[in-house]
Amino acid sequence: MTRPTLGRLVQESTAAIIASRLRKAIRDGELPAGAQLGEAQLARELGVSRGPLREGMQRLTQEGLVISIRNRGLFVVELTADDVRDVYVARSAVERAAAQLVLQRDVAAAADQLLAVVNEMRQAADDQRSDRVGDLDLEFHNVLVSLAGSPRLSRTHHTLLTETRMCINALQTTYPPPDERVPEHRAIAEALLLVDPGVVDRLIVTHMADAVTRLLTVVPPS
Amino acid sequence: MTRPTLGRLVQESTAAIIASRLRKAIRDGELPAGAQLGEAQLARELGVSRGPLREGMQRLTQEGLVISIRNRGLFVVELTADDVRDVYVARSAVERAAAQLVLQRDVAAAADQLLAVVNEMRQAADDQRSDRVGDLDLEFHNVLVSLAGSPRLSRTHHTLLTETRMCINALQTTYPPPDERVPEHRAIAEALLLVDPGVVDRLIVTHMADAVTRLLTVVPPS
DNA sequence: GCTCGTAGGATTGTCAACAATAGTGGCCAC
DNA sequence: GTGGCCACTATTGTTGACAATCCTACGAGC
Repeated sequence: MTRPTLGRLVQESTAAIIASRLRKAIRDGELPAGAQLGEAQLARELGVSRGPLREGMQRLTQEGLVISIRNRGLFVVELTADDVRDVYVARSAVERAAAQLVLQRDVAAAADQLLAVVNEMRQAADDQRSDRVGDLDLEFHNVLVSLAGSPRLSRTHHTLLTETRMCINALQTTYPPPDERVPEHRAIAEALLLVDPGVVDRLIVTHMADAVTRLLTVVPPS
Repeated sequence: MTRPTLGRLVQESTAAIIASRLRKAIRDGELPAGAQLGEAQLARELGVSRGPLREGMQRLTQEGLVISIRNRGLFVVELTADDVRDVYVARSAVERAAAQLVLQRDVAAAADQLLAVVNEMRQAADDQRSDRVGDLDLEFHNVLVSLAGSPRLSRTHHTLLTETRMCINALQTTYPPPDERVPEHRAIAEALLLVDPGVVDRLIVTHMADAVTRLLTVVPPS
């Protein structure tokens, strides 16, 4: 008998913890794109041996956040313009599907959670806290996909958000004005309440297309 | 200067090879669902040490094909009815997006490749080679997503096809008649030639829904 | 009879040493 | 001056051994 409230007590594997730490470091730009990751050094910094560290690295290479060249080393992936487009292609696929699933569930509760994020975003925008607006942007999409309740979509999406954040960091200098982004997200959240699949879908597609355009106007189109 | 024809010469990592081997073994049911994977034994069989083997395992756990319980061991994931549904939710997301991308590319060439697979499927069905029909079914969807040219969709899809195959293996006893499946795939391939996004999209959605229904009529609905 | 505590065995987690490989700089021949 | 050869160094790849943990079985105590 397992009570629903008491989740199973599992200690996640060391490799998972290491991967999680490094993922965060890559996401936040502490490990910049293209940087070589020396195993010995990273192992020292994390206080583990090279064995577990290499195991964690395998997870990141599987996700595509790190590329491994045999006998050369591990490097943080460098996202090209094509990669940026591809990230948003994949995000569109995942988030459109997630939104449709949300429409088949408790839409009202979902809209509540999303609007809460939007309101925080509004506040942050008013306070000129551009970086926090960015965090909440990602959080909005994270919540949206989580609400769909699909483990596989969530897992894929998690990696995609990490890559999205990498793009933003790389182009941090000029990022779009917050005042555009807040209403776009609010529109998506409110559209859910209409329970019209077509409207939600179109809004998401547009939202993604806009994001790519904004990101790539800075980068030379390859 | 790297010529397009001459791909970069890279030797893939040992962990990647091990993961690939095990993925195939899991896909084909040689390592049945729920089975514990003893590290020592597998390492012996593959002729490697436990280190590289564990690295390969991390990739599979990241993909969700294997679950790791600390100090207990690694187990091949057991797919529940909810998992089957989720696999097809994710496949729908990926393949619908892929199809839309294909429509923006060389549709004629794509349809050619897909129809070639369908014709082989027709032949196999006529020969009563049910297992080969199944292989070609997966091959069809693999080609479809490959043609989209999206690395991220392809990577996700690869895992999903492995899981699909696991489902089929688990329920191998009663699998749907080939004569239904061949025309369904042919319809999708031919719809591409119409260059009507709506038609293709609807066909894929239906195809996926049908597949789930077929798979779950055997399993007790949870 | 049931529970608790405890050895035994087996498996996983971690580590440090060894082997193999690629990059680097210098030297020599042409 | 250019190209080829060769040791040297640093890093990665692999291994076997050791430590920690869990499951099982068995016996003592209530």
